[in-house]
Amino acid sequence: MSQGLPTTSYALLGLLTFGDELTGYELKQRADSTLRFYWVSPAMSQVYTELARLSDHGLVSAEQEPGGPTRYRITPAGRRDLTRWLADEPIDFPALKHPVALRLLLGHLMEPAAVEAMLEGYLGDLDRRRQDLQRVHDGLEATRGDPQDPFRFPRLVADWGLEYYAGERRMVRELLRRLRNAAP
Amino acid sequence: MSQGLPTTSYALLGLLTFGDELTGYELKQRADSTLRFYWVSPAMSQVYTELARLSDHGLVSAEQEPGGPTRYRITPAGRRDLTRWLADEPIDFPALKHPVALRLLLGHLMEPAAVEAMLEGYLGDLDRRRQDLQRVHDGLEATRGDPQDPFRFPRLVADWGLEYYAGERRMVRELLRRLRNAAP
DNA sequence: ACAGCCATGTAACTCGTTACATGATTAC
DNA sequence: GTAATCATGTAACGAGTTACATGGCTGT
Repeated sequence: MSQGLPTTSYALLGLLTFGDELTGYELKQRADSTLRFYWVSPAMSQVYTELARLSDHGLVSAEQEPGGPTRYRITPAGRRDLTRWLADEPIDFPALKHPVALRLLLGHLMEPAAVEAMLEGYLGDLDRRRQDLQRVHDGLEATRGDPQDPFRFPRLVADWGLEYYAGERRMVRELLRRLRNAAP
Repeated sequence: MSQGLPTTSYALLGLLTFGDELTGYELKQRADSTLRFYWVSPAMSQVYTELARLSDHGLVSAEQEPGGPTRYRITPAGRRDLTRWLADEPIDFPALKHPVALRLLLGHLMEPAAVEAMLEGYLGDLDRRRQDLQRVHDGLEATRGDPQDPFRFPRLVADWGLEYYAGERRMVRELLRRLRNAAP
């Protein structure tokens, strides 16, 4: 980050590079269907705050159509800043906050059955999450093979996420197996 | 969280349940070798802040040995609160902040060579991270097979993390393959 | 008529970070 | 002697959240 806007700002700005102009509300929806899986889902209130800031910096333009909502579009300056950010900014290692792993670390303070129940609950959550992402992924399939395919990279990232969920599922099952083998 | 301390507080408290008493400094080291991989590495200053808060709540006791540093130990109340937290508190789905995936999502704004370089850089970072965790894991091997093995769960979590890094590595290699197949 | 979605924002607050400050002890 | 590690804290700030407030429009 160092000299500039927070990452979430650039992330939201990036969501405006897919050829359309969005309202704050729509931008939040797009964040919920993409950013959510690899970054964060900013709160509605933060989306508006960020849009105001991006607008102050001239990175997006706000077009108020009379009688309608305000639509935001990335400006040439915004595009310039974003590509510069992508090219120059150092990239942090991914940060994971994993409440299940954290609790498993403290498994000696839990009933064995509670540990198993927790992991099984997590399997269910994972499956729901995976389905959400699968739907997003399917929605990106439309443009596949297109010469100017705008969703090529989002689709790659979605594949990555799906693979991550699959791996997580395999490993949690393996952990359950190990716990059951050792318990009795 | 709802009614109580933030998760990081309980996480640090949890690190005091492995049978020893630690200084703030040592607690930070333990966090760096465990929490870092699944949760966060709180800053030194935050470790002291949390210890003060835990102490205020009577969840740890501070023992000041004259001429030496202050050592913190979990109290019975702390153990009670922590096990209650583990049993009752709802468990959030893991939150991932993945700067590499975020940038790949915006791959259409980068040079193809820059995208590949980014992923290769990430492979290197992953490998260094994996080695760090491997060393931590090896340090936990000592007590394997022990009847009262205190590190059984930390070892399971470390295995989980190592598997995650391995999966991530596989998938990034696959992404590089796909990018190269499509580029020319 | 009422629910649910679309649309926008402010205010208070929490978590956690960096910067700053200090000083003792240990290793080379 | 001087660098690294051990040890402890305060202060300022930033990022992001929840709670609150408001109001139109749409479907049943």
